[in-house]
Amino acid sequence: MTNQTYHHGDLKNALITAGLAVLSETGIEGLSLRKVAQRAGVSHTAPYNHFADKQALLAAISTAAQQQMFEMLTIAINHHRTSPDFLYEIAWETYQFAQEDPGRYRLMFSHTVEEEFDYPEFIATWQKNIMLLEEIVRICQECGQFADHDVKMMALHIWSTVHGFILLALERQLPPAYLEKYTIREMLMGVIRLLGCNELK
Amino acid sequence: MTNQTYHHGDLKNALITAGLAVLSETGIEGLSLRKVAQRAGVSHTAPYNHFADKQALLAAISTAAQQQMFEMLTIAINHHRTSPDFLYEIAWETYQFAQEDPGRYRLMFSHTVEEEFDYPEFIATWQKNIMLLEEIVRICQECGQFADHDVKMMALHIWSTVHGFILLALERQLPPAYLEKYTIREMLMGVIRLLGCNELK
DNA sequence: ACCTGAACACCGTTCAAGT
DNA sequence: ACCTGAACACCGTTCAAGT
Repeated sequence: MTNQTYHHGDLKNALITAGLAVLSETGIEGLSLRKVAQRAGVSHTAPYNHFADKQALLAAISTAAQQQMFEMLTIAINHHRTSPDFLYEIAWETYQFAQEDPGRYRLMFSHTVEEEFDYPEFIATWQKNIMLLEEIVRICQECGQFADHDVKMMALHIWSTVHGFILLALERQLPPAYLEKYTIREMLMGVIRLLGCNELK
Repeated sequence: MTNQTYHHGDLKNALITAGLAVLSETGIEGLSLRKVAQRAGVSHTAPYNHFADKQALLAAISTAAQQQMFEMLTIAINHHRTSPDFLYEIAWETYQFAQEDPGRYRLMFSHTVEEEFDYPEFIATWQKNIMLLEEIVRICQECGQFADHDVKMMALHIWSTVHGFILLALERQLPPAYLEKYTIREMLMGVIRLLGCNELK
């Protein structure tokens, strides 16, 4: 009885799913609590039974997005593990992940979730992705790349570069003169190639 | 007469100044048209005489922010031109610029200004900063750094890395384990040092 | 030409009320 | 325990009206 009258009994997850859909369609600015509630078929105050406020809902949506990124990266790492262009392939897959849903990528990294340490699942998923990032560095090192560098510092460097480039592309900060000269793919490839370029060339 | 009754006769610039103040105090989320108008001492509909909509006001505020960055970079370049740590010093000054007013930095690069090409002054100021970025690369090359690389590609690489790192720091994406091991300054220094590391070491 | 105030559709949040 | 609807303070935008 409870499960039928109370909207499939799992409104919390239904709201997260609805949130991801709204985020994808309208972007981060259009992601309102009321729209998410409507999409899930409940009144605009119903979410307050499962989330303390909009921040908490955003944290849950962001956690789901982080989980999707974790799955994408896990598959990409296994798929390209033995490739000579391993790092480039990972970066390209990450760019595509961001490109196919810019709002999702922005939410994950935009500090839209303030007080993130109040949300343990968010932190847990986030740390899983940091682990993956460090594993990426170690795989590079096993192939002789960046061999003599600190893993954390190298992870920070790679992550800064790839994340920075993706955001510049996403936020349309790449000048027309650059876009005429190179494709996005060439730019990302060039930027990656310049990473620790003594080892690569 | 007109100048006295009509609020110092330059409401447009007064709104931009007020906007920068509100942005600095409340961040990008708290930057509302009505708050800016109130801060400038006019009704909440007065801005519509000078800006088509909120987007146009944001574009003007963002242009002013870009101009501030241009001035900061111009001074920094002249000041550190002959330093052996030229690139690092520029990056550090840019980090400080972002840190002292995170909302301002976010607005400039957050694509909050959609349809940016509708705002010629915005584009003009933006391109001045791109020119400065390429000049930074050329100064490095004159000292023998990155000598055999394409200027645009090198500019893209440096900009991606510095911008990416600044955003990770600003949006609190740096894991606690990293913050315990290194200071922000050490991280930025390490990340810069890894740029084209064959030339630097 | 420039500014105001009422009005409208949206938003997040609270609270009393319902099952 | 979970959901609704009215209410409130905010928001961007439009428009008739004032100078």
